[in-house]
Amino acid sequence: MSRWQPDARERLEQAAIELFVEQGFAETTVPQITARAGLTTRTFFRHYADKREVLFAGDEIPEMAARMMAEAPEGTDPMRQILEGLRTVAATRFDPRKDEIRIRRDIVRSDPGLVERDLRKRAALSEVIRSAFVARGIWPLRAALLAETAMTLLYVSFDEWLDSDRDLFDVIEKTLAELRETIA
Amino acid sequence: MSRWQPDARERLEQAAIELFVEQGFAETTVPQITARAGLTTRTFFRHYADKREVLFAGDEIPEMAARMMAEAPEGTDPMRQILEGLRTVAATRFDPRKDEIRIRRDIVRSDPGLVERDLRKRAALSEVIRSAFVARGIWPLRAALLAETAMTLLYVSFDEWLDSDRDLFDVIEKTLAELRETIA
DNA sequence: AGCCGTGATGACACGCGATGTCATCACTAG
DNA sequence: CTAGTGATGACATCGCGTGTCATCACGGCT
Repeated sequence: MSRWQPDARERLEQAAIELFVEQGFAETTVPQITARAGLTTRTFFRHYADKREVLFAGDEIPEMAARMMAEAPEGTDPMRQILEGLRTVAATRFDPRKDEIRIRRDIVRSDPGLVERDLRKRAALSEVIRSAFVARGIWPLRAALLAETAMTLLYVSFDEWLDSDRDLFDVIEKTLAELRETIA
Repeated sequence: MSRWQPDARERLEQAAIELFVEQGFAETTVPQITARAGLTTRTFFRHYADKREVLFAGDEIPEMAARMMAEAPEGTDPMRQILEGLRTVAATRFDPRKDEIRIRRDIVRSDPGLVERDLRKRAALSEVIRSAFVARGIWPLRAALLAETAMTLLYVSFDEWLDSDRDLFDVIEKTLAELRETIA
């Protein structure tokens, strides 16, 4: 038998989310989380850089985006490439986890520090997309606009998606149509 | 004569920026700032909610945006309204302060926590614009897209502006033209 | 079987950010 | 002259985050 129970990270994450839902993020201390997970405070910070990170650690979307950006056939139309990426991400990372994402969203919205962390996540994804376009030969200004547009489409649609029962990509397509009309 | 020297906030802000430039944001402690300003730590947190806020306190742009959004003649074309707002903000809040803004930008870029705070500022401005459009009768989805587009134009142009010697609004107009072409 | 390196964890100390609370004192109104 | 106001100082306290060293299971090697 092991000296320690396995799955330390999973236990920490589950204990943290439970406590955040029960009593709020700010009111939950790291010692409370680690006590419920059967670990010590020091161990928490070995797994997560700070208290917020326990809610953001599992995010593989940037890596996924980087891979898809690199693997797309050369010469693919950039806007089409973005839409295909959004379609894949929406179908694999968002639609199947709607309930879990709703819980997470409610926690994040309740605390300004978590909102900030969420915005940084969005900025990081934008940067992944932007630099990937630059690497594919797209001019920097256009690459930045493509990345920002992708984020606008994703996050504007995200809110509407969470409060509806539609598929995320359907909302995204509607949002894009509206965006084209708005800017013209 | 006063018991305390006047302009506590100004002294705190100046001392803070000096120290951030000299030795970095993370390496500067609040007691160091207050010592240079001739005050105590407790007083710092009476003026600023947290250590980062000393760099963000003077921002009147959201109030300015809210006022301009409310005062625009009814029925103004939304995109034109955004461009006029950007033109005014660029000419009054950005172009005359380019050197100061460069210093601030370098400090902010050097620390993840400051980047996050900057992203929240951007999100707050977007929300001001969005809700103002909703109040003017624009549909929520379109209002959100208008606000996000304004932020995209402003911040994508912002970086290019800081590294050039052009006027910000000139860059914004070029960015908008590129955006229209990119999305079409 | 015995030894040893590795890696995760516990235990402890500590600095800094941030807040609550009360005292102090200049200024002002009356 | 007095009472109220408002900004600041002084002090205590809590929680986050980090550095450091000891501990101990595991797996590989001899």
